[in-house]
Amino acid sequence: MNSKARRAEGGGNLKMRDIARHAGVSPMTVSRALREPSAVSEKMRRKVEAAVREFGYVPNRIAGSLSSNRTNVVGLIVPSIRNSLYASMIQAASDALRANGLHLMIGDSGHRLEDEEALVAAFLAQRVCGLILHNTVHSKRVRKLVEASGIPVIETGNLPDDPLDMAVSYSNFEAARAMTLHLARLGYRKIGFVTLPLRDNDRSEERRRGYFAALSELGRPADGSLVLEAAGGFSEGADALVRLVKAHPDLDAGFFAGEVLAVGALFECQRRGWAVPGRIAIASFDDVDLLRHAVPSVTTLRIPRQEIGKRSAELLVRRLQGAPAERVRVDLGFEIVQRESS
Amino acid sequence: MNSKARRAEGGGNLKMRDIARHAGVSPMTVSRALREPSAVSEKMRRKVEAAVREFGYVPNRIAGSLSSNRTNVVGLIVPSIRNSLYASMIQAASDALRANGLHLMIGDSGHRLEDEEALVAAFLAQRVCGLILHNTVHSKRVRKLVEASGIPVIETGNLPDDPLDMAVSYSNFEAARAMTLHLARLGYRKIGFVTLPLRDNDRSEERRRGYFAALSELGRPADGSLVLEAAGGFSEGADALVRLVKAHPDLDAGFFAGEVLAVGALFECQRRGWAVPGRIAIASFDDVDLLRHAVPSVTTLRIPRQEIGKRSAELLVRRLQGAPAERVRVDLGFEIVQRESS
DNA sequence: CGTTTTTCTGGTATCGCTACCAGCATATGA
DNA sequence: TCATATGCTGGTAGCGATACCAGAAAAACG
Repeated sequence: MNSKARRAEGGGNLKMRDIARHAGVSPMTVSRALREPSAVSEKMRRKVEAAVREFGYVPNRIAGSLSSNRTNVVGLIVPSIRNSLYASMIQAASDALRANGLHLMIGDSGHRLEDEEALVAAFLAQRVCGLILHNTVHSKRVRKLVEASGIPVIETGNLPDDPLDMAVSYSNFEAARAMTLHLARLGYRKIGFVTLPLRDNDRSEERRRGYFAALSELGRPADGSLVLEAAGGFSEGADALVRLVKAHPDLDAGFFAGEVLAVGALFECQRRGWAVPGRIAIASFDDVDLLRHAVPSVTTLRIPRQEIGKRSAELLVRRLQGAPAERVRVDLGFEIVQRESS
Repeated sequence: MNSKARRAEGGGNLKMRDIARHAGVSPMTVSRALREPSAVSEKMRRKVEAAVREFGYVPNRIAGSLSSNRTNVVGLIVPSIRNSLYASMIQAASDALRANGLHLMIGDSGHRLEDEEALVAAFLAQRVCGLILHNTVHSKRVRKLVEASGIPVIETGNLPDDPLDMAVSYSNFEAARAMTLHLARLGYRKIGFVTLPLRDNDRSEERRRGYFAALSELGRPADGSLVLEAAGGFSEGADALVRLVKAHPDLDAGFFAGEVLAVGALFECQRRGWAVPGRIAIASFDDVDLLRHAVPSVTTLRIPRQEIGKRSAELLVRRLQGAPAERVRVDLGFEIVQRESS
């Protein structure tokens, strides 16, 4: 049985007026009964509901959206779907949106501004009713498109200097600075920093700036050879640590800009028999379960990813419900989680 | 500046006929120039492109979809967005779809059939052009809705007995069975099994069946107390292992139905000083990076998650391009990855 | 050069729903 | 009692694109 045949037999392409006819009411009444039941009398509502159930009618939101000039889809663009970091943020956003009848369309920019641009254009073509961008650096065209669209936009992942609209995040700069100072306070004298790729990535840049700012506050020299850039894998973390230690035998702490890097380094220490934190302390970014349960458990920065997703969704929803379009900048902060590894 | 004011100034709500007027052509020519440039003369195309660029025109796909009765959105429902397992599958699907101009709408069923049902209905209302369901057990209404819709559907996560349409997966039963036999072949005599929650989850059920099938083939008794059900966290894995060992002091191997459980158990062994695999061997499901880099590295089953996402997307695309609607059942298999932990 | 074919362009009629307004009933008040 | 308010329902006119067909322009042919 091919697709056309199946469609013909099913209720898959019934229209509102078919339901209306079967229920003995007008299409408008069906429309209202489905969207705003309170605007319709008990009797009518029952007739409509019965017909809808009987035929398995599924309204056509494409038509509805065109007609009402509203959609219930929010676009979300993250640098990488694969990165589990974003997962808890996405889930929280998804939940909060769904509670308000909104759905999520997800795109993956692969950390490339051109891809972000293409996605924004595609999402605007789909007439998403809002956007969440996990990125605060955008191409000129993205800024223009988004502004022209007039839809509410959330930027997250960092606190932007020049927000498009609303921002919900924490400060990467302050977080990295705080952790570096924390390690110094614990007595570590030579702290290496392993950053994720810096290209087109404001979060990475900010973290590195924070690290250097802390060193400068501590009156320590800003030694560029203490900073290594690494792609985000376990081996890259392990490798970076080994290279840092080789270049600086007196290195006593490593601060990693991502949890995979940190755990990769930790595993490498286990392999080499370097005591953590005896020989070298390890600190990480982001509080994922893995870091809490690793042996030793890893000192890290707790970023409220879930809260970010939730608040982003809530702000969008409020705006869609008519809240005035004012620049909002929510700093959800961070927290240092001191554990065994430092 | 509020949202309405911004909209008014931008090109956000230009229509095709505005572009047509400015380009000095008919709306139909604009439509064609954008969708099928080869069907339009060089001169016209240039005029249209210039006008589109000048005004930053973004076509309205809602209108286009209604008119053409086609959308470019695929719905994807996973049990949990947060679970990073699905991430690589989602990413691969997303990439393959985008290469064909399709976008992904993602929903999260929370392992609940009722939520899956609500999402399927919502996605069908959005008139998605295809569905990918990471689940092969569905409510009656889902089956009816999907069949009536006539759109192509991929089921994945397991090989269904009675597929809705197409299936792309591997066999959980065979995988679990193979690993259990593998452990036995390595000489382990008492193998415990820690399963993820079984409720409404065909994958978990199948894995447990596979484990028991292997034991029976080996002529070993099916001891229910060797099987523990655990939610999927590091502590749950640790806890399950400890309980198993307490109940069966002669347990020499633990097979965990998820990588988080397995690593949680591994960490617990480190904490207690139990040699792995000396005191107890550990095996896991799914080949995530963590398992390869853990110390010791963990024996596991490699499930081709990425390939599953890619193939699913490709099958959908082919069907959308007019391939005949035949039941397709792709078994992408699995692979045992023997590592240090066993 | 006329005729046939091919290539391109534009008008018209939807697509399925909702906004808006008109109209009828019933309720409320003077 | 009539007048006004209120509650519900239905008709009509789009929303902004595309499908389809007709016709004009250009190309190809004998």
